[in-house]
Amino acid sequence: MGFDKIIHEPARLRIMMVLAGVAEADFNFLLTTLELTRGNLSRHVEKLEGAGYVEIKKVFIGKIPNTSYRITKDGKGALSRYWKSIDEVRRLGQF
Amino acid sequence: MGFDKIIHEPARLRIMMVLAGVAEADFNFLLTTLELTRGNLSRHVEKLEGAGYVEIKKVFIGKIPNTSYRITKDGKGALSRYWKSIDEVRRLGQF
DNA sequence: GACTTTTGGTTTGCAACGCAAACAGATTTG
DNA sequence: CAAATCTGTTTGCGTTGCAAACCAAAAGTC
Repeated sequence: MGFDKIIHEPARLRIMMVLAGVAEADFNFLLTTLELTRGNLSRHVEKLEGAGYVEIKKVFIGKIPNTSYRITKDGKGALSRYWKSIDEVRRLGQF
Repeated sequence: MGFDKIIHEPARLRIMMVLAGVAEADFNFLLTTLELTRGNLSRHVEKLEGAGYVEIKKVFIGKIPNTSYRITKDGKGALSRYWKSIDEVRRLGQF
């Protein structure tokens, strides 16, 4: 009935879609491709981690901290279920 | 970028999809087909009216009050734009 | 070597929101 | 005439998304 609230939020849906198509993406890549603010990206990605949909990996590249993300198996499953539920609602009408 | 927040809420999206496929629907019809609580249906439909997406018509059928709804032209436009924006995000996946 | 700026993020504050429960007003039933 | 039903609306509250503030380290700049 309801959609997965974690994924349904537009910013997070877009994060998930990008992560689904890529082995791994770092903070700045997501920041520039999705045009979010740093604060929002941080919080959304944290929420996705809390749900077990993405993994966060922090390393140093030289002296610079670098945070990168990858989608988990759970995340992929949830994302595909999400699209299924969207399709169901869409079939309610003729659009 | 973001979706139309009025429509993006699942309950409202489903209300819109039902109304899009029907000349007009009353409160109880929506209540039973969508399985919402009365309170939630009332509030969501009020919000859709506030956005100009739905018209509300109140009449008496005999002695019983009856509230019915129909989607407006604006509402249809917004709904179809909504699905377009969903499709755009979906295409982020299979490049 | 002391500033300012930039980089890479996290935390905080707040207004808006969705949800369930309470409420209201009229009607029917026992 | 009290209780239950019907048709909705309003209220209260916990959650959330967003922007702005913050922080720490690195890199320029003078």
